[in-house]
Amino acid sequence: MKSEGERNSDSATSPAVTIASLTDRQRDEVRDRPASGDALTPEAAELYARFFKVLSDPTRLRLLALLLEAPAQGRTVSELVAALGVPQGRVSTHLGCLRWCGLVQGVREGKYVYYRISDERVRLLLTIAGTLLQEHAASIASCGVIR
Amino acid sequence: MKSEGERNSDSATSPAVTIASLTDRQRDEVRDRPASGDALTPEAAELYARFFKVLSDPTRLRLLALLLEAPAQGRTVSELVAALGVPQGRVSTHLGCLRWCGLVQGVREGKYVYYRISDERVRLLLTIAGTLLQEHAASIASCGVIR
DNA sequence: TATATATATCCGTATAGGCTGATGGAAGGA
DNA sequence: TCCTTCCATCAGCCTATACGGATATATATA
Repeated sequence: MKSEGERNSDSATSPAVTIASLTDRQRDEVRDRPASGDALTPEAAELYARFFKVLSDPTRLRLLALLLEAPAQGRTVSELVAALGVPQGRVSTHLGCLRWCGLVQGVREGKYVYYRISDERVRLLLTIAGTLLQEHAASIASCGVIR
Repeated sequence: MKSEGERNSDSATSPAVTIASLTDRQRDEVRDRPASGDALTPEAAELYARFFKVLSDPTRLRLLALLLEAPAQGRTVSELVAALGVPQGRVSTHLGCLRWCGLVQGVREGKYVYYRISDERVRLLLTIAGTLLQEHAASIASCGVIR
């Protein structure tokens, strides 16, 4: 599936922000929702909500950002712990969440586990969110519904 | 401000799912993050988290989905209440959140308020999330970290 | 003005989910 | 084998936030 990944070993320099990471089939499937009445069933909405919940924690986002600029090999938990400066257990828990949900993958190498981004669409999502964010940063920072 | 909006008057028919909705300037700004060490400052991560929190509620997502396939004029609160079948106060609260955060806009027309999507990047985000979701739906549905 | 309808906001409750700290298990070195 | 290092998981606490229901505000109409 991925088929990319070496295109962009240093994420910060070569953008690679394109919709091309989606296949035509994937796009079609997403658009094959009931076109009127109920755009999203309650169940589908629940699933989408859970997906975005995974992305709505600062620690997980910092982990993703670190992994997005990590070498192709990935980063070990201890490297990530050192980079973030938060307790190790917390990092492991969040990495577990990201891995379970398919956003990162981790491979054991001796006594280390190397984590890396498993899908370039993560970068795309964060980039688009970033552009939206910039134009509404103050509002989002002060939204009373989500304290 | 937006300067877009008539580009895609009937949202449901013309997909317009392209990264083209981002200007070069917007892309550059997003990429101008520290390239190593700390990819995302804790403050930036907090902001990103808040943004995704807005997207991580089923009711708000159903509202967005309805508005994404609404006529250019938008939909009134009462129409949305009828479509969702949830209490009116709840719909108003969530619409207020989405409006405050810049994802939708609402204009009063007599005694009605018409809401519509204010930025096509919302569609893009949901589409990409949808493609990722499909491949990990079962995992995401059963992730223990986010119950 | 009085009333009806549309929308917004407030309040108390319940719970999802993040955090700390401790513990458990795996892998390598002495 | 013992010890150390690395990673995962558990338990209890605490806060953010979604919800239901009631109420307040705005607009139109009689």
